[in-house]
Amino acid sequence: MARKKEFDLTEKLAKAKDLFWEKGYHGTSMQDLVDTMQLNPGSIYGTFGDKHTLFMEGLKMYSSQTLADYRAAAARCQTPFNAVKVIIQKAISRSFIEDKACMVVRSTYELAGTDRKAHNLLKKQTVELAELLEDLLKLAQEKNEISRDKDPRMLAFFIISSFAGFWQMQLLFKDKKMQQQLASLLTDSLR
Amino acid sequence: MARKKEFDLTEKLAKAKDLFWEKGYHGTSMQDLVDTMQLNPGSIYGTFGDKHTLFMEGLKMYSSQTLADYRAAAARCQTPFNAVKVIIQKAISRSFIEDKACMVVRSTYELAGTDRKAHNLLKKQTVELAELLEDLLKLAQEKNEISRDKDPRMLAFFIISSFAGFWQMQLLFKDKKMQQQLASLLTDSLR
DNA sequence: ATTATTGTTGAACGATTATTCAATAATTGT
DNA sequence: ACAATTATTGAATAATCGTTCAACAATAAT
Repeated sequence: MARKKEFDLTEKLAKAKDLFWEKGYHGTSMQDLVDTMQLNPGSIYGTFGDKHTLFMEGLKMYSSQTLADYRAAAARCQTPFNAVKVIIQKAISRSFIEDKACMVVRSTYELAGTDRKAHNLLKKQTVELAELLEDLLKLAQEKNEISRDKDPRMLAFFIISSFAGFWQMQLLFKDKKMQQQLASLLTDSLR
Repeated sequence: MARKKEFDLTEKLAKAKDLFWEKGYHGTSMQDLVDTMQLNPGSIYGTFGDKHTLFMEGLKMYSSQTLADYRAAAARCQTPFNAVKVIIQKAISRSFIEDKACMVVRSTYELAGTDRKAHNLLKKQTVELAELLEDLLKLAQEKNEISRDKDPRMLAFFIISSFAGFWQMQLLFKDKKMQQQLASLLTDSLR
């Protein structure tokens, strides 16, 4: 016995996510959100809670979508090392398609030092991606695609930490050739 | 025929720089600056201009100090490749001493996409560090410390882009052992 | 049809934002 | 000593911040 919501909750959250992604947490105002979500303040607060809660939900949506994307790309590959290389390519191509750096890294640099809740979520998401890569690298070692004398867990973190640099270079130079050369330096270093 | 400034301009700018470094551009308010610089709004505007100008000056100070630091560390080294390794170590140790990620990368992620002036400065600073590393890597190749079949310019950018990842990991995990392992993966990949 | 419940609206809230400015103080050449 | 110039002070500005809320609208069980 109540009124129905007039909007698609997921669609509105996606809009908020994209805005936070583009402008950062401190860089987006409630008014910005009202404008781009096309929802009144009351509806936003009634549905998603305050700005910080909304941001966290947006970040969760981004993270799970991104991870699912990487997983899907990996699943289409013949060999585990190929899957790793495809994920690296995806990390680079994403930033050209969207013309934005990864929201997880962006938020880490903005909030990890001061926002405990954000810190925890960002850590969790980063570890999850690391585990995906670690599993693939382990398989690649078992199949002798890459050398066995490097710790796959550490290689996974090395790849992820390279991503942060690729996106930084993307923000500064937008140079496709450079990105490809950096990627090939990275993949070579995994062998 | 005029009144003297009652404060040390450089010292106050350093305080502003540290605050921006810690909280980011959007995360620090003019009131924050008034508090930590211990200067009235009028004095800040009269001396440094508006918030954005002050930020840019702070970023310049940070960049030149950092670069000078790297140069000095490199100068104390016996061989060019040793200098590269020392710079990598310095990049890591700095983040433990200061418990903050590099202000250049932080600002790149926060502002490079939206702030043209900041973008230009950040690009310039990044290129300057790349050139320092490139010179050292060229020398290292000439002295046969490292292989000659990799482009030293691209290796330089690969190192810098690795830094962004190291600092991201630092923000999330603060794990000295991990940082050392990542650093050794990086140095190995340069050979 | 009534009632209870929830959603929507948009104005209004107090707090904070970056910035300005009139009043006052200190300096230096004359 | 005086005049000219610049610095300091801190209150005041208008705009924007995140958030709340009272009025109204829609739904569904009774």
